[in-house]
Amino acid sequence: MLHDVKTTAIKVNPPSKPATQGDVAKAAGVSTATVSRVINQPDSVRSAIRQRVQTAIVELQYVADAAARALASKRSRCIGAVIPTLANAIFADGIEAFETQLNQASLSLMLTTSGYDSQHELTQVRTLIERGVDAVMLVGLDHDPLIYALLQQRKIPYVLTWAYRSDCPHPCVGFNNYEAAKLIPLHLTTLGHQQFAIISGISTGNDRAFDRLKGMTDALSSQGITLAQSSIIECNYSIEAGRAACRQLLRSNSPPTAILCSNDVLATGALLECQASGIEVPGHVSIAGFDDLAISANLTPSLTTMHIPFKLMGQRAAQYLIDRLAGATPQAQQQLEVKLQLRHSTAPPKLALLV
Amino acid sequence: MLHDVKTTAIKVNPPSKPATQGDVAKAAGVSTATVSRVINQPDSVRSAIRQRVQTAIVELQYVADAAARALASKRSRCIGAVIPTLANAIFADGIEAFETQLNQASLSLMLTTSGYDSQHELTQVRTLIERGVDAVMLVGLDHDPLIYALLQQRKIPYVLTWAYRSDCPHPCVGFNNYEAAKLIPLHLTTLGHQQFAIISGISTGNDRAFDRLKGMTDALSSQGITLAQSSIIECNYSIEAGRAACRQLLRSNSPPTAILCSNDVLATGALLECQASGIEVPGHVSIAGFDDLAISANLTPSLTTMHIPFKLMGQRAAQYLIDRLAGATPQAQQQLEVKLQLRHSTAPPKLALLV
DNA sequence: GATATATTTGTATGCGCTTACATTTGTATC
DNA sequence: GATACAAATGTAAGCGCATACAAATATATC
Repeated sequence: MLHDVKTTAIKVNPPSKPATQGDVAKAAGVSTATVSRVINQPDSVRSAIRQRVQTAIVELQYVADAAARALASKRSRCIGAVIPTLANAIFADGIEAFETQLNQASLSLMLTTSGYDSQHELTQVRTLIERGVDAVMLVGLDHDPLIYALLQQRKIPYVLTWAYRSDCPHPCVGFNNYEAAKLIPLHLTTLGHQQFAIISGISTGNDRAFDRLKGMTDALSSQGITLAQSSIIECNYSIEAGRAACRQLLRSNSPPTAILCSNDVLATGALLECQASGIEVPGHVSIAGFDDLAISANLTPSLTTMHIPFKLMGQRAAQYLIDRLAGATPQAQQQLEVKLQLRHSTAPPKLALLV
Repeated sequence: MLHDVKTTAIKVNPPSKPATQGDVAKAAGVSTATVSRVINQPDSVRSAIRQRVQTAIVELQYVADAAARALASKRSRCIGAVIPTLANAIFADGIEAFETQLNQASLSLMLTTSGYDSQHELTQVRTLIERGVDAVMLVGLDHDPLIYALLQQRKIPYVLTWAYRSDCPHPCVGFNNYEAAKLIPLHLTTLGHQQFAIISGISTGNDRAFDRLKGMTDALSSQGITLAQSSIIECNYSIEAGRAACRQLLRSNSPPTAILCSNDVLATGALLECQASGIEVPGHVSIAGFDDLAISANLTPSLTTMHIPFKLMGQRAAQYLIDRLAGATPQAQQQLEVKLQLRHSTAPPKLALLV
């Protein structure tokens, strides 16, 4: 029996209300349950009927109502993410890969920023939970305990990124900022440097910045090098701040022969400051960065820095959540490999200068 | 009458099911309608009862279910955005401002990327519509007609950004890429340049890139300058591509004295290429960019470029949608002011070279 | 203080979908 | 071609909330 043409014709073409599952069911001569199955578990419907339903879907331009789906199925198919800022390219790149990966699993990304403020981060997580996200991605290891409480209480899978510690009690995909940071001073002491300075991000409330800074100072300590308070500058992540910090360091009584930057934005700033003021790099001072941004290899001199696989990190983090939502139990702590990129901004110190 | 302690106590503290509106209603001794009002129109509830309900909400840690809200109210409180990529800082900055503005109106951002692919963009818009977003933000003026059809058919407000034309039939917040681009050649011809080259983004399917390129060539034409095919290079937006293009241009038989880049990423690449190969800027060749990225002012020489107020653009675009959703009819076409930033990468050509 | 009116609150329906369960239909076996 | 069983389909009950409408209560007017 064909469906009643008269009644359906009324609501088909005109831009009236969007078609519902019921409309499709009627048009295809089946029940709404079958329409639902065609959409969610097509294999469970015989192909003859499936075809019929699919035709009706196309003809009626049926689009499932996400809210109703979410309400009935308890799954929103949305993943929330809170990152500090999009202004830093490392987050932009990672989050783009994250989103792309989610897309392939038919999940959407709900993105928010915290501005490096842990209380604002808490607010954002609350918002995401209210929005009903199925899972959450956070940046870094340290978060307000309330965040973990909320997430666990509601059984919302989550993953931490941009950092990794083997003893991390939470799922995390990243690398060990502390260990990675230790490699950089090592490289420079090997080159013969003794006079160091560090330009770091604000370490308070930022475990990545903190770990990188500590890694650097610890590695120097192990070489018997202790930095004066004035040789460590913490500033926000901007080229201008990096420039200003570099300027200040080079003006000191005992200027460093090597400046370690905890981030390539700062390192770029430092390098550009040297360029602008005619200070040779690495002749006069060596500069090292961290992150390996797109620009780093293209500066003159090219920047020695720590390469981090941000895209891979985004992908892996997404995949972790996808697997969790699929009921699997993927590895909770995933460490990614980093690699020190030796380029031309670091070289042995000019001995002449030390005389 | 107090609520029945026995029955409610069971479901309060233990991490059982999250509390529903009904639980709150019971705990506060009111109906669910009143609870709903306390949340959505608090002023319509007398303060005594409102207090009681609010207390219950806190005690039960009640969080409204977004799906149910959306289903019942026909509003998801989510705004969708499709941008080409986050890899380009101009989008990252703009979208961050967009998100921040949405936040202030209790709206969330659902972010997707198109990779400069108009068909993928269509797919993403479809996805956003399926997700039930209340409004959509797109980048640029040219889109698959189907996108507009879908949006209009479902009466979903939308706004185009990063571009503006007075005769644009769609709501847009941006600037006139064509007119802005014309100003740059003008600046350089005024300086005395005659030999030009252009490094452009891929103009096919990208109205911003197209308009900028056309603006530049038209402005040159009006000065009686026509560029050879080989003096216009289209490439993707990366520093490497900018470098490669610059290298190619400078190797030609009649190298340009001025290179116009339709984007600061390309200009940065061009500038870095010159630095790397010892070509003086602006002594040997002038370079101009477009966008005024954070790095542009910090390069040596600092980059002459077109400043675009991306954050303002993101804010305005968000506000437009917020107003639309509030039932207002904000100005549909909003033009933002751009400003040519004269810096040190452009200067009169060395006459010696022309002899 | 009675009446008319404005304001607050409750009742009850349905938003559009998924899914447990009941029913029907198809397939295999003898 | 019965019978037993598996697979496909239908039935119907919510999911948790917002809201039209009805009912109750407060406020104003005289």
